[in-house]
Amino acid sequence: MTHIGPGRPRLEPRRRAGQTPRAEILDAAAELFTINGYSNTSTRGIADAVGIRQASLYHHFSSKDDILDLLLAETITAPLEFAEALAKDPAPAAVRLYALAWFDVSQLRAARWNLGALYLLPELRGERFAAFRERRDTLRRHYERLAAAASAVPGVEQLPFRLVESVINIRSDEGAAAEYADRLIPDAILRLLGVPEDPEQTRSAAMELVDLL
Amino acid sequence: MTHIGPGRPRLEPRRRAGQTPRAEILDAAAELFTINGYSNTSTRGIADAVGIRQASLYHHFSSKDDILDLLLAETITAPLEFAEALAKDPAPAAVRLYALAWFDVSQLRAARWNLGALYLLPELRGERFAAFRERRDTLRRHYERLAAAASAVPGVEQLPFRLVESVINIRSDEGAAAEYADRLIPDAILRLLGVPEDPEQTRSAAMELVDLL
DNA sequence: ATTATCTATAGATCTATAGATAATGC
DNA sequence: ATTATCTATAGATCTATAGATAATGC
Repeated sequence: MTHIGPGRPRLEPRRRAGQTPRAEILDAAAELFTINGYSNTSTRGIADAVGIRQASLYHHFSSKDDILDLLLAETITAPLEFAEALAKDPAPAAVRLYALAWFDVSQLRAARWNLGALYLLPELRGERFAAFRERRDTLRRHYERLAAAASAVPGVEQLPFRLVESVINIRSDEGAAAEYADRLIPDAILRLLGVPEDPEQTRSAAMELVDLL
Repeated sequence: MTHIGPGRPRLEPRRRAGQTPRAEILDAAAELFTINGYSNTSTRGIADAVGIRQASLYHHFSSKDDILDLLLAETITAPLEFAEALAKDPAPAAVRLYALAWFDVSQLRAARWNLGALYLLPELRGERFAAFRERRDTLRRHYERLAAAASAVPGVEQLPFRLVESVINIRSDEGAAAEYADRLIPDAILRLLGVPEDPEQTRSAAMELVDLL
């Protein structure tokens, strides 16, 4: 099962998900970062999980930071684009919020690795990750704007985003989050905000939006 | 401002909260662990923040793990004891859940350092911290039992605990959590569970319980 | 004698760079 | 010629231990 292509052959066979060495490295790093943490994962550990030598990583990435940054960017791009499309949609705020929560929860729940667990990493406070933090803040503000528009209850607009993120903690604590979370959490958001409309109607309108965008 | 007592004098003056060297070390470690993370905080960093030499830490703690374990134990003891007292109380489940959430949120919000941010540390997965994980799981089950008893909505019993924990993320992201979270989050839990009683009554009954226990 | 500190250091990492090597591609 | 790997290693950590030192307490 040796790979065909340019470059000196590896000493070990390929064993990782991913078509390219770059994708293999990202997959191994995602697994190790989410299980052991960023600081606790050495570049040697990543290389061992891929089946290459530690120094070979640096042909594909210029630093360990770079690997983390790419993984984080992958997780935030889709929900952020979805939120931006929703912002321009004429549907009621409660419907758009339901759609955003559904989209985000299902991604956080079903993603191959629980990369959301990296969001609280202290390493992200540095200047190096300012761009990522900015994008995540933007997503958070999308939630807050929709929640404030959908709710008559003052002050609760921060909580829908936090309920969505709780999928990360559930996966961390229990190893996985059940599929029914996709519906449970958006439903919970509607009740928490005190949205008076029939939840069944809001849900079906939101699912139409998800299919559309 | 030199300290009086046995032992060779320090080269640096005392500068930390805490009456004993042990308390000073715990305070410095709590600050650094919550800001930089556990792996990213070196024993040298802790010692520098206290104003002693790195090796002097080992007179008070036998390893870096020990320091973390003590800090974690401090955060979980009070809510766990409170939950155990509540478990024996005859008040309605919604009232007891409100009281537990209020107690826990106000501690998480107002504690000197945001030690809750350490709960997701990958280091805690090891055998070394099994006792801590066990105690936190017990607290989580207290929430789930009360929530299941208070709610007619199937499946939501996991969410009150997660909403309470969101105070940790709010503090991490925004630097602080507003005092009104103490009431906002327990109120949100009642709505989320679909508790039909008047929230004002549940709240005042819960606050009486808090004063009592 | 006991205590809390200090200095010095062993041994185990870890990241990143330098330069060699073994494939394919032109 | 280009690419992807390899070997070797510099330089910077980091945790924990050994043993000396300078106070107080008896």
